Amino acid sequence: MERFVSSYTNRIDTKGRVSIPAPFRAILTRDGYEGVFCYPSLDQETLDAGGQSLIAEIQDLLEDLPPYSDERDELSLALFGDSEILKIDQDGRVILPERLRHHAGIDNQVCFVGVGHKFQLWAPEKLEARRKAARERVREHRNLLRARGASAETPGSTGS
Amino acid sequence: MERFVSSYTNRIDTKGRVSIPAPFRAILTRDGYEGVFCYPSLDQETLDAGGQSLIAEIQDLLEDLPPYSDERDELSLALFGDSEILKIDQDGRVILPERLRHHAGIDNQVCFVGVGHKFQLWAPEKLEARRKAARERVREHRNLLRARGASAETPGSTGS
DNA sequence: ACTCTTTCCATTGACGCCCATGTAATACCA
DNA sequence: TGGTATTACATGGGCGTCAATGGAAAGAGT
Repeated sequence: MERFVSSYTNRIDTKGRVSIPAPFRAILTRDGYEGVFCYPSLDQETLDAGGQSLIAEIQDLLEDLPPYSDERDELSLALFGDSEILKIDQDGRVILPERLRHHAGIDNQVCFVGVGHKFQLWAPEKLEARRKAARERVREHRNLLRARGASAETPGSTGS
Repeated sequence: MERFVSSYTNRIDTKGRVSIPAPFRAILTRDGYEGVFCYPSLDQETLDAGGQSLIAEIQDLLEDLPPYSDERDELSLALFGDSEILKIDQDGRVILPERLRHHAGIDNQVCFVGVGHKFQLWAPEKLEARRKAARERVREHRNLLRARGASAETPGSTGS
């Protein structure tokens, strides 16, 4: 499947509408659906979003859990219960419900960030902090990988 | 896969366009993709860039991590969220977004430096400083290398 | 009838696409 | 071997198209 990459910051207008970045939109429609599946991230102040394949992915995840278990019930409630399917109007925009905006602290600007199989919707300020932390962590992580002798290195950087 | 070698300095025009050096471009298209995958280097003031195989490499790295872990989310954000897929126009040029240029301190000139499986985009001044530092280090390690019987003698010939 | 929501239209600015020029490298020919 | 023609590449500019955004009109629900 195609990947969501890069990030785009768009404005929310007075009616609560916001344009989905064209490249993301293209992937979504190619994914066979004209809506956006969107839910509050479980552990961050952001919204996770994607298309049909993201729904399928979550479905699979849930099906790996023992049926009728508390674990499964809780997770499916958390993921599907709080999720929305936002429909995309003919200009490529969606309306973010208040509940979702609130979870992510989104006010009048949204930053769409691709993370591969899905993308996230961030309040610009919150994203900045998260980005910084993430880069730190990657750096640490890379040293680990290198120590393990992974070939997936990024050389050229003697890494300090 | 073919290797990116040597370095080329090109100019950024008023529209923010810059030509990808023809030899690099040739490798990219042979790599089966008509775009350039580009992201801020994690520990230097430069941009890392490559083709399809570089994306695949990063994808593999991510897939080694436990799915749905915070760790993986962070990595995806840092790697995919900060990346861009630059389209190459029919004259072999790309547009460098402000965000990327800023990270590397690139103004109106870019130096493309091949580093094997990928290449880097440098602001000429920063590169000069970096090269100097690199030469120092090579000199330090030279004896070590020689002792190990490495054939990687005569470096410092990436020059100009 | 009024409000809220959805659909449609208009503007503006960025980007993609095309062509023109200058220059350096190479090939070709005398 | 020297000189010329040809090609490939970097670079600059013009123009049409598309995306983001704001506002107006049309429909649904109360």
